[in-house]
Amino acid sequence: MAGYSNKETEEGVGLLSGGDRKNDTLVFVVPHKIGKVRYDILKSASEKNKICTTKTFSSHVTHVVTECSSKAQLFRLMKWTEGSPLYRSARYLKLSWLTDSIKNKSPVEIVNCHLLSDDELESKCQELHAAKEESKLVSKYECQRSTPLHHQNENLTDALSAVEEEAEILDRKEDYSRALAFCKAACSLKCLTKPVSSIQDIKGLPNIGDHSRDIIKEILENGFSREVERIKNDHSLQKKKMFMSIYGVGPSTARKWVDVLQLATIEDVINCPSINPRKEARLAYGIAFHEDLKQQVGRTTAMRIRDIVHNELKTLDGEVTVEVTGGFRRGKQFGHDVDLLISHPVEGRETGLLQKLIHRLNSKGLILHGVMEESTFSEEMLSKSSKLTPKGQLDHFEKWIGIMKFPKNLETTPQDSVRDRKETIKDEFKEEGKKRIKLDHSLTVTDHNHIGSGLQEQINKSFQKSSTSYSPSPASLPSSSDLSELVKLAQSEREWRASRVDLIIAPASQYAYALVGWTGSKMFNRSLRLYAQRELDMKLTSHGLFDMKQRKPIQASSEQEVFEILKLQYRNPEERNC
DNA sequence: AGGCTTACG
DNA sequence: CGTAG
DNA sequence: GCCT
Repeated sequence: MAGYSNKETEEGVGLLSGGDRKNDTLVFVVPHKIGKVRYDILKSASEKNKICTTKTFSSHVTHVVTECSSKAQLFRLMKWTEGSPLYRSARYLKLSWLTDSIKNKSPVEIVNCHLLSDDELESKCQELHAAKEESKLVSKYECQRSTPLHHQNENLTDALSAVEEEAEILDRKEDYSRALAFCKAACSLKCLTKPVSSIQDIKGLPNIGDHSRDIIKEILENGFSREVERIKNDHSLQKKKMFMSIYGVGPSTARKWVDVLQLATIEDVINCPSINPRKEARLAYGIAFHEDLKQQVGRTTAMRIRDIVHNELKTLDGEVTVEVTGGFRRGKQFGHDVDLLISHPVEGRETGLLQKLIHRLNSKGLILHGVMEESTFSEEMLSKSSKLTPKGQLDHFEKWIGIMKFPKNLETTPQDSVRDRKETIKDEFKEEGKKRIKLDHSLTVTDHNHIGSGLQEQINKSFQKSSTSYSPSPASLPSSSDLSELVKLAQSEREWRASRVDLIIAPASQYAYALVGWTGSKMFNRSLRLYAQRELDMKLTSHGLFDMKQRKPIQASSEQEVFEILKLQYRNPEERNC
């Protein structure tokens, strides 16, 4: 069989290119693997360019084009036998020869890429080889590859994400890891540059095993996966997912609300007597302001929020820097929160800035709720030869996670007058701010000012370090985080919109690591940290990198340097959307 | 058979 | 258990 | 669930 076509191929080329036989060209389009619609398109396109096609084979056929990958496969499908002289006169080509000829408006010269492979084994080997070559380009760790925000296989990654989300919500211990596995499988598809059209295309891809492959295979063949459809139709699961979109609600709470308390809507939660999130104010704010918080924040709004924060910081220190990180830095146009990384070029000058900033924003009436987080950073501190970081320092707050208030028209306000807009914000919120300051001093809560009491709590949280310390207004706290009071506030007429904001502060020495960490994505970070641990025996955090062998931290002054130290090719933020 | 990022509230 | 990337 |  191997010797069957080589000689003949050369004669055929000579015949076609030598004589003026263009009009004698008759192309047999093998119908197998080609839908009727597609065949009709090919036929009419061919006719326009005076290329004759046929659906039936005859001795007049000069070219046979097919989607089959090998001659052996074609002959088997057509139930031809190799020896018959009838079939030896024609050329056996891939469909690409016909489409190229249509583009060319005339039969094109036959080149290697048009040739049909001689035997099945060889063609299978080629496909395998090609698949392996591509899968070699897909590295084991997500941080070793470029993962764009938008990619070619969203239908498949959406399906895998659905299975991942289900695993996340199930309460068996192993499901957390199953969720991770499906997430990684999706990530492997996100970095492919072409849509997966055959199961061969995913051969050898890392992190795609039997289960993920079966889901992909089913979608390729049928357009949908039974497992994914089942998940989509699982109403209980959908309710849990909806509850998990509430700030402060995770899988465990969502399960309790749906499976035990039989709740279905936010209203159910608000009216449920057994839910009294007095203890955790965050949850009360999450429930009450869910309508605001579930609304996505636009990129321009994010930038304006940065400007507002930067403006406040400038009054404290002119050299301070503020950068939008998170998804926006990775190129996203919308996000569920705004992450701002604050720093100062001079090491040490950033200390205390975060509390001062919160205080200022608070007095401007821009803060609805928030919690300060400390940075202990003990492990690296201990091994940091103890001279740069005296342990007695009480002032090492690292981040503030909270909800801020901004004018509703922040998104649509024209770009030109930044100063005017800021003044407008100040004016709009000055009055409330005064009320709040008054509250701070009077230690009394007035009934009409619910915001004030919420802020009172915020101030308490921000400035008291001991949880058992004296609370200036004991009566205000329980009522202020009372859910129904917050719901009233959320449903009242108001000029502002609640938005989730994270404020992170990093000293210059940690800035590069903080920037990498807070740019994400989450998966990119997990991948980076796993890679550092497994491949380099190093521990990576948002504060730094620690060499476990040499027992010492490694400094870096830029993201590029972090990647260099980790022996990784640099990735732009836009390539970190794992 | 065991690991799966890491740390704070 | 929930939050952050 | 996927990898070592």
